[in-house]
Amino acid sequence: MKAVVATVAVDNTFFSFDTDYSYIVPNSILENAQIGSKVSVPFGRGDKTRDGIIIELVETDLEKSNNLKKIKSIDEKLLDDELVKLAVWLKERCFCTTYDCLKQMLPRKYGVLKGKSERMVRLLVDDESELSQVTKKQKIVCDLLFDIGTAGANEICEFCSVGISVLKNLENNGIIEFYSKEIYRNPYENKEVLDNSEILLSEEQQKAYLTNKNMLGSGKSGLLFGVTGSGKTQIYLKLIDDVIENGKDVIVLVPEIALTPQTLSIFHRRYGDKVAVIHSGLSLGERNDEYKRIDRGLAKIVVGTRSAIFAPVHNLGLIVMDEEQEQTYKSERTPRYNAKDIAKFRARYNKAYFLMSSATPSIETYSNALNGKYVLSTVTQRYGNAVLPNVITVDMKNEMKNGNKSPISSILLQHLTETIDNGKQAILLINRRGYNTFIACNECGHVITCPNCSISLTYHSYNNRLVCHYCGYTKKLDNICPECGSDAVRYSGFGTQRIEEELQALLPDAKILRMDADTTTAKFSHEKLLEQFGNKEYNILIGTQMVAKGLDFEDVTLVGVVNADNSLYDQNYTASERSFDLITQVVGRAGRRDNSGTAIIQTVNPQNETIDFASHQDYIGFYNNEIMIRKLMIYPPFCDIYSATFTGENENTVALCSKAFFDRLVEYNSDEYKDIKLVVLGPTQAKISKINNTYRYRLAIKCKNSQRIRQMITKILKDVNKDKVYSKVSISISLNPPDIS
DNA sequence: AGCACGCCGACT
DNA sequence: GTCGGCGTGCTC
Repeated sequence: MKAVVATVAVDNTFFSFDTDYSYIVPNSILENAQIGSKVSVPFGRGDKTRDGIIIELVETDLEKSNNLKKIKSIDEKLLDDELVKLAVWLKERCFCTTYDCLKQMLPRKYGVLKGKSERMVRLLVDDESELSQVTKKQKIVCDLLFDIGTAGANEICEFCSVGISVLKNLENNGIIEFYSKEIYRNPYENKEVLDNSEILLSEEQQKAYLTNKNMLGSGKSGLLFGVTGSGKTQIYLKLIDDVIENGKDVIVLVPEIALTPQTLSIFHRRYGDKVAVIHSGLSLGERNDEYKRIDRGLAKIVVGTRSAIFAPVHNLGLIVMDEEQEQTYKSERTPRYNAKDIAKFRARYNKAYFLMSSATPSIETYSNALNGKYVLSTVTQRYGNAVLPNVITVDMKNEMKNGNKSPISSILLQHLTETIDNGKQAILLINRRGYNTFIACNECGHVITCPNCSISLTYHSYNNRLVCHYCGYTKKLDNICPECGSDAVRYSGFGTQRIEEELQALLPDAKILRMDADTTTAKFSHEKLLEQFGNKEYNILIGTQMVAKGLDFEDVTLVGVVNADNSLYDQNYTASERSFDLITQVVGRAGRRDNSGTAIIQTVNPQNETIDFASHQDYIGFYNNEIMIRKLMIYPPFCDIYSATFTGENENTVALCSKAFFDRLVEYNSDEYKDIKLVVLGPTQAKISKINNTYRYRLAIKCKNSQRIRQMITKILKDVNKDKVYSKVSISISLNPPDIS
């Protein structure tokens, strides 16, 4: 007699005991049992019912299977075979359970959304007089809301030092209401007018287009490298047209949905309701709807952030990854996957084509393109009449010598004045939010840090409080040093708020819009602020990284980097790459159309090679320089780095755990896994050694990534997991993380 | 991680 | 004699 046995990935297992669990498929449900079907199975001693997904089906002899348990019940098939295979493949690389991986792909109630969408609060009353019988704490909350309109529930609690119950009482009394944040809405939903215009390509674009068109159906990967404004989008739109015409589906990945409203609108105008948008800010219902439309083949083009790479398209033809160098394509939570690797898997599996696009590719990607692993296509000319901006590097040390203590150099001020006088607009990039970024005692030198994190607090003038940007801790400002009691507390470092204030004093008539994490979560949404800037309601936009990427405003002719040095001093192997990217991008914002623009880069280190290459928009120069350094220092792409992060509330246990991991590593590497070549760095305290009262230790392994080294790491993890002493320490492993020094 | 099983001390 | 403390080991 024969029996059908299913391998099931079971929910809620732990990494240390997640193996293939086999169950007998009873005859009654045999015809519904498929790979990807959701099942209920008995699990553990008590045979408690758990969810699972069938990942394999085999026929065996009845005798061989008589010690197995039976599947209790079966639900519909939730996943294509492709995605099930992908989950199994991913599990082997991410040091997590198979079900953790499958969860990424399930849209329904099992979805990825776990309290991720921000709960927002708004007032239901118009006037303060309507607040007769509120308590003291409720009043504080209402005052804030009258001031700023809306805010996140958590933000309010932090700001006002109240508990969530205060908000709930206000809700019960009909004074406020909760709603979920609308991060995105389709502005073309009800418009049928589509943009069907033929895309006209320049000779150079056409060449790049044809190179990539030849790769459709190859299962391979390519890089489209083109300077800012060279029209990379038109090239891949044309490719998408071809793929859609062939009846295949497309996934377009963007780094962050809120930062790409313009890209999104292009897709909506061109493809109408054939577009589905997926990102982590969708509500459960919205996400469900989009998944259904994709599953039923109504949506042929999926545009979205990292998680959209798991979209359940059935007939994948093309994956486009815009701004491939962005770190947002790497997940920082379990499973720690890189969307790029998933894209390669899906392209290979479906004989689709994976195209990465960038003006400043990551060193690794460009290196792969040069050595033939990726197909390289290049566009060097800016589209239309656009010209590269004139770049001026300002030595801030000279400014200081000349008596200018302001963070705005005289040259920048002069250009700002001219820009406004000419009716044009300017964008200024500042890397830090807040007012002052550094508060120290002049008497004893004590730096005021967060009690929960090893991070210095930032002063925010808005609420007159010191804020920790890591855990959200806030503290009322008092000018007394907590260490020595002196009142000689000194504030230094320029954040966005401070720059805004300085600038307003220098240019009293200018209308300045500040955009950073503080202004975009509360007052108005990101999109709205950008819309206002686009409508020329403001002269100057100042902000953090979020102003640097992807924006395209016709009248912006001046761009300034207020402090180009901040990110350059970060001792980490990707720091130059990221600085180059940021500066190049922001410089590219000036003069995208026929206005010739100016970019001003302020630095205390004008000789810095990265700034120099970026100011000339010289990617190749930068690449040649950087790849040499990587080779010399043995960093990716010349090796892989596995990093293990140990976290827990007891510092000593965390340290011991990292040591235990290290000892096992050395032991295995000198015995069973002798053949693996590796160099271990650490373990040491992580650079930010404490966040939110959790201590962090780190260990890095320079190696060549292989199945064998993953097996060794798996074994070590299981060993350390078994030791109950370390039960409160969690270990996470990631491959080539960007924050390794 | 749960959860059952079991081996030992305290108790109506 | 039985109840329940938590230490130990397994999860198809």
